[in-house]
Amino acid sequence: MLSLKKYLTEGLLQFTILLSLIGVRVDVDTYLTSQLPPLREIILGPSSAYTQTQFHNLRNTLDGYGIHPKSIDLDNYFTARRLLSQVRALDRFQVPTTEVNAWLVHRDPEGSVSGSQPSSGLALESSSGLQDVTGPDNGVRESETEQGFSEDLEDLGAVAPPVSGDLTKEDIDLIDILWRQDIDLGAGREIFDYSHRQKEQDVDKELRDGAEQEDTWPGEGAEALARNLLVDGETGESFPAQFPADISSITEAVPSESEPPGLQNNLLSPLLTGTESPFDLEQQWQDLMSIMEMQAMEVNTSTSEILYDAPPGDPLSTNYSLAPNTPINQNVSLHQASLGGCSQDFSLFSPEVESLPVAGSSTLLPLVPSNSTSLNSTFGSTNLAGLFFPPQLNGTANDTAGPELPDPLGGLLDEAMLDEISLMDLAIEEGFNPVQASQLEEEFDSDSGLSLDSSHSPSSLSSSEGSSSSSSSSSSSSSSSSSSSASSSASSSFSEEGAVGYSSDSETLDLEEAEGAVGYQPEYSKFCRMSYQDPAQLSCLPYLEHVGHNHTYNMAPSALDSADLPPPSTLKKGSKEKQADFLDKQMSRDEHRARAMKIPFTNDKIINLPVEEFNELLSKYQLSEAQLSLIRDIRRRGKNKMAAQNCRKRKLDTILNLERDVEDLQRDKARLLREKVEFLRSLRQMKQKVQSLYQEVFGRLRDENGRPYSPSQYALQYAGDGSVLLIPRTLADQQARRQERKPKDRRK
DNA sequence: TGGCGCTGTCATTGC
DNA sequence: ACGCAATGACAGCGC
Repeated sequence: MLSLKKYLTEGLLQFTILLSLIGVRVDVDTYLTSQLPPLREIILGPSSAYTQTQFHNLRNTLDGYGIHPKSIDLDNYFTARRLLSQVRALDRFQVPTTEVNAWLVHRDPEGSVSGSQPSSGLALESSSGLQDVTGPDNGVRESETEQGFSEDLEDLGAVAPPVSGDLTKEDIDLIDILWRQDIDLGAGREIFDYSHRQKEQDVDKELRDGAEQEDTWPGEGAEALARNLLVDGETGESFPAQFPADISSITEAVPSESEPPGLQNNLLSPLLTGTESPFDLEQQWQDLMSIMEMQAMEVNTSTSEILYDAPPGDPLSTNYSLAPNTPINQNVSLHQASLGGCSQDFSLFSPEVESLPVAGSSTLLPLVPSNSTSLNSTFGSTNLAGLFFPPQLNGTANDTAGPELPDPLGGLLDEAMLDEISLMDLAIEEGFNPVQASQLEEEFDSDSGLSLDSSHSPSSLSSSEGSSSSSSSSSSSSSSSSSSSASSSASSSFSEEGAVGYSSDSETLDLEEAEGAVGYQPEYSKFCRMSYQDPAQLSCLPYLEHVGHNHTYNMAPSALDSADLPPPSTLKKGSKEKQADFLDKQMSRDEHRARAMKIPFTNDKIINLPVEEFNELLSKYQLSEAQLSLIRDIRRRGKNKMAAQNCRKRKLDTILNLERDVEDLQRDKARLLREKVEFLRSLRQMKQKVQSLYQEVFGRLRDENGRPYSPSQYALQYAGDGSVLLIPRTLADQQARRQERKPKDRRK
């Protein structure tokens, strides 16, 4: 599998680079995200939100039972990853989105961009997060969020002071990406850290020697704390203590993701000065055009059965100002309706005309040369018979038309207008209230999307979380606002996590292990951690920030006696002993039971080891029946605890996804309504123009005596072959009725 | 003091 | 048969 991954990665990269060099755009992400999930998983590793982290493998690695194969050939892997990132950058460069920022940041050798663009990290995230509105495609969304997340870290890395003299920033970024993927494969960052591995070996050795359990609690993070350093749970890097503050300040400076995407784009992307990307505008215009075409088709099949003409002061015209130039309008043209042959071929009053069937109407008064395709091209090639029928046929007065001249588009528009307006009314009745209407009007100007009360929208990873706390792929719900509280608590959580629950004795401060902790981290543990396996999947919910529980029932009675907990600030400054005491106080009940029963291995191993190794471990020790029973209970409870956390997280994700779907649907609804309004506006303009043209043409017609035709007696008719005929109203009336029946018969 | 939310735990079910 | 994930239900706890 691994060799296949490497092979595919390198081969695909080389091929992709070649294609890129010759100008072929290769969308790697497309293959990595949606089209070929297996390939994507081969390259990127499983990233499903619900993918169970294989702690078995993790344990295998950490316990020295095996070494993750990826640690063997890191250079080649880094090279491959670098190439992949470059290819991605090439791909992104063609897209005028905020991702260009990331490309610039990534390319900047000096890393000086970050200071002036503190929001670029979230800009990346938002650029991918915009996909959230596209539908419930969790797979794509997940991967994109993941991608944005990783790039977020890249930017943060650009901000961060150099932490390693050997590795370049790019390598560090690659390590980040690699490690995040390895999390899914069951490996921790520790495998890349020689010192940590050394520590692991030491710890393991101590365990086998029957060392004191206290020795197993302090971890790398504790030492880092002692050095007044903070360890990034993601990267394993140590930062000066003030660094997280910078991060938090950055994240606080970044607008919340709950804000409308357009606004965020404005704020975050200096390249996108418009309120909406050109693609969106074009997309909306295409939508409108398609709707227009569909409506035109419907109109063509309909007849002049209803001659509704909206009064001048109708809500549509008053609420929504007409667009000055509607392309639809510009296409409407009767200029080629030449009158040249009109006077020559007039045989209007011949009896043949009266008796001619409608189908033969093309022989009547061909006003337009047959090669004229203006009307055909405008309205399609369908018959518009009845288009020029006077409104009197239906007994409806035309307010906008002259007293004599008919409404040429009455029959064309009325049905559609009624339909659309009724839809509008329905929409309004269904909750499209005036407030929304005003929003809709604003969108006509800004087109920045409806603000759908996203204040309660699902939250997501904050950038600070990504830089310091979270450990693996982001969840599908990580799409909106960031939580500032998480950033504030991220630093302190290092010293606290891992102290309780089923944390390993050897990776006390390892965040992964700490995820299983039950804890005392009001912010992180309650809001940012839901799953033992994948804490980053849990959204930090800003609207849950008022919840700050402190479940001290996990503490042993002795710990409960000293109820006053040291604040995190004191923890940072505290000595190892104090931390040990504090960690000791936070042990779960099972931890205390295990200690009381002198279980010779950690609860973490009890819970997370695979069955075979678990049984093997049990067989290594001479354990009493009570001890065995307790161990099995601990294992059962621990697994169930994780399962419960996953279950609850899944529930929450489902709810959040549903919420997001509702918002998307509301957005779509608003967009459709907007398009309908635009469509009606265009229809109205088109109607007015055709009507004026009709009046102009009809007014210029003269009979043999040079007198104008009476609109009450004659009407213009647009024949199927493109010609315009002048026919008597009686004939037009019959024809209209005949046309009226046809669609009804079809419906039957 | 009751309600509420979070969390751990148990029992059960299905794979 | 066994292990385990998933889940409903319940209790404990803090707010």
